[in-house]
Amino acid sequence: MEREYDHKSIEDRWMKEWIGGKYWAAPDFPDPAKKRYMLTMYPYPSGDMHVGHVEIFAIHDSIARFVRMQGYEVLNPLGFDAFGLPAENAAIKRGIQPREWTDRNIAIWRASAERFGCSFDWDRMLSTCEPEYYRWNQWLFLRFYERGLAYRKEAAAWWCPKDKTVLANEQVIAGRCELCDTVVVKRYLSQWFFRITDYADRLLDDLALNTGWSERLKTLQRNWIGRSFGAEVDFKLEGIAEPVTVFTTRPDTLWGATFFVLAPEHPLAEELVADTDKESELAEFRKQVEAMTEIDRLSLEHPKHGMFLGKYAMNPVTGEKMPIWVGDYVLMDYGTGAIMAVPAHDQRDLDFARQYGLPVRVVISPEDRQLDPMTMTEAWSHDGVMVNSGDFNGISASESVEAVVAWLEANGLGRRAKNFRLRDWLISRQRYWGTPIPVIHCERCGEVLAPDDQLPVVLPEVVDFKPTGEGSPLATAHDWVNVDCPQCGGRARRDTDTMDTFVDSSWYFHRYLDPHNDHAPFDRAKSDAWMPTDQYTGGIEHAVGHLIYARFFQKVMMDMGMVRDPEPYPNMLNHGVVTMGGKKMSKSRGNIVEASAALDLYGADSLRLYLLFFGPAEQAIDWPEEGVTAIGRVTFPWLQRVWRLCEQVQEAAADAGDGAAETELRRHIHRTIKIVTKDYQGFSFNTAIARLMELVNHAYRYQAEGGGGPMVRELVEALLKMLAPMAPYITEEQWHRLGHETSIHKEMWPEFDPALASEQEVTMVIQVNGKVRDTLSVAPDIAESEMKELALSSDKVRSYLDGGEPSKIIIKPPKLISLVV
RNA sequence: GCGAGAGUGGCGGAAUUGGCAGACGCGCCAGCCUUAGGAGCUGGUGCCCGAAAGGGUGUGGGGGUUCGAGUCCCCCCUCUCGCACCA
Repeated sequence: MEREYDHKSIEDRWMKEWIGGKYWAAPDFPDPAKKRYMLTMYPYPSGDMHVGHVEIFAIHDSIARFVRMQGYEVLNPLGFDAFGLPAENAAIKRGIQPREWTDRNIAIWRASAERFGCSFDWDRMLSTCEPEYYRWNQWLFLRFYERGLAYRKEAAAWWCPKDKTVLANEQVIAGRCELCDTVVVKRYLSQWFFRITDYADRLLDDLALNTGWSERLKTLQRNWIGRSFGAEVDFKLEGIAEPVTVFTTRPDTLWGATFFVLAPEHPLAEELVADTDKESELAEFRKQVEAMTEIDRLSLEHPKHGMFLGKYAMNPVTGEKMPIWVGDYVLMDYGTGAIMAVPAHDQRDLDFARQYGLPVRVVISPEDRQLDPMTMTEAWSHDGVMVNSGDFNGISASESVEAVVAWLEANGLGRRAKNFRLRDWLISRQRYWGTPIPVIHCERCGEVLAPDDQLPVVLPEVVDFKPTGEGSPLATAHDWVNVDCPQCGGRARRDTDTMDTFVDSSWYFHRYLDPHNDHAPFDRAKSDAWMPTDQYTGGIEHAVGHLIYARFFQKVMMDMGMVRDPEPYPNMLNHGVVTMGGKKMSKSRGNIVEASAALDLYGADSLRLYLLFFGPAEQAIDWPEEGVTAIGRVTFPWLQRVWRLCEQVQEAAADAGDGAAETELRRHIHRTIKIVTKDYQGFSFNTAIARLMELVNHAYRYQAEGGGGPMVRELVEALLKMLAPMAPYITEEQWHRLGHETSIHKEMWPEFDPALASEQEVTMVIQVNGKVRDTLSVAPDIAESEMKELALSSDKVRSYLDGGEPSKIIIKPPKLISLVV
């Protein structure tokens, strides 16, 4: 019975069959040789799911289904990143509790993901706002604390005035809050940190283990970690007992250091001017610097400001006096907050020196000219010959770096050193909707850890959970805050900050492997059975946040013996974002296409194919601005063509015969299997679809030329299998309509016969002087001599030879022969 | 400034890695068909000259290597992303 393709009449039925039948359930202990852990970044269940959100599902699920059909045991879980500011802000706006908002959205998201045809194993679903999950955030925090990796310190931290909380470095983008785009300010607060800098070297060096990462992603992480090698040099400061250390990447320029600069907020600055007439001047200077926003300070045109402190340091190699300044171009939180200034060889130092009339001394001379320290305006930061540098004169600067460091070490003036841009991870937030930090502050004992057997420290219900800007909303839950000290039994208070939600996402991929464990975060054997992930898909925007944090957690857990592998995600696919009008889809901007509307109109298969056919998975998609109605035809038109082709062959017998036309079509099927398999392996869905379109075009042409049903049926069965990962519903429906009793998604991926897939005829191109002059159809195994004969006997070719003989003949069998005259 | 990536028809994008540039699709043009639909089918469609056959030209610009360059090398331009007063 023929009928028209209508997604509405088929999708719901198959969705229920797959989910009810637990088609995608994975075992705890797969065959190690056959396991494939396909992970996608778990979503943040904000209110609206738009086509940008489902694009990742289209890509990820197509990969997972393809791998499953290849006979692997696939684990494909999904959970929800449920804690965090956006949910809390949305709840405040609506006057409801964050939990209510979050639970509702999780239900909506799960339903949409199911409708979209995602093959997730829902038995492993997790939600990070459940005590059974965040309990283990707390447990891990305690273990980190015991290892010295969690600590509290008073420090300048980024503060978002709108969200009223501190943020990690990674959440500040160009001086603005990542979430609400408000300009952030610095605040001095006592905050919890994870000592990720202890792992900086391993995080950098182990990037080499992530062989399935793009160069782009690795570069982002390398830049963020920002390791530089150099030396620490000790300077004696007037009136300061201890030597002050600076970090430099250019110890070879030490002889040219003519002044010394401290960051404005450096404590030593205060000490140096204490009881002098500079004291109030420094206070005024600091006020001015603080008044500048971070945006002003980052601006390229920003002129340097400084102030002489009236004291001197001594250059340890020349013995000369160096005036000590504070300068706003020196950062407190990089290196030691103090620098030796070498104006002749560092542009920033030179700018500062020219502005304030400080001495310039050339110690590296370029090969081809003489630098004039009195007039130069461009610092010479390249290699050259050392001059004015005592025993090192005449040596190439780049070659002497090692020798200088050795000399400093031998004389007790300094040592080899390296420095990182990466800062420790600030994890405390002054907000409600997060994991409570399991620490108790006792008047007598100080910081006391919540005992393991008291976990989870359950997030209390707080009616008024709005952030105040003065500490955390949890402080208002008096019954919860006031506790007895676990150590001395005396009066104590719970820590009222909550954890950054990136703590939750740093280990969730292990929890999927043992989601209901109530005596540990997860069982080691279960983790070892599936880890490391075989494929991780997600956006590149997590390059320097989540993807560094999770690697850090993995390494700490490895050091604790909890996991086996040094890296959790050796293979990473960063899909492109979906934009509209060139801008990222967002509700506030009003440029979204809602997933539910698109699913209603197009159906899941069409939406999946539209998204996959747009272009390469890694590339951004710019959805047409007309929105959900942008695409003139609702159904992906080619799916109608596929449907009709299938309908025509339902009754056909399997015996296709082997006439010339049949053999030709069969060859095409096998060539297509070969290419499409490769396309899937390279996540090149757009070209895979193109190849399948060609196959369908061939089938129609074959029919138009009088070809019969049996051969088309053979083609259709292969076509449906190859299309099944990308368009699961229509292929399942037609598979059954062809008379099969079992699911197409449990079929094996089609194999190609190499003999059939190989070309029977190839086009031989004949070039004369590099230009194509004739083409001939020849056998793939044609001999060179025959190619030459054919080429020279071609009329077209001869007309270009002008009766002469080619002076040179290049033959690349079987495709090309090039004649030169 | 440092680092990474990209530049191909009106549009999205292909090109077994040095071998017929523009696959596949959108759009557009012409025709067919009809239970006039958000249809379907057939053909055409880089640009220039030509009625056509055919010829020329063509992958941001300029040079180079090569029988042959979208692909490799050098210089330049433009764009995107990341880091950025990081010592």
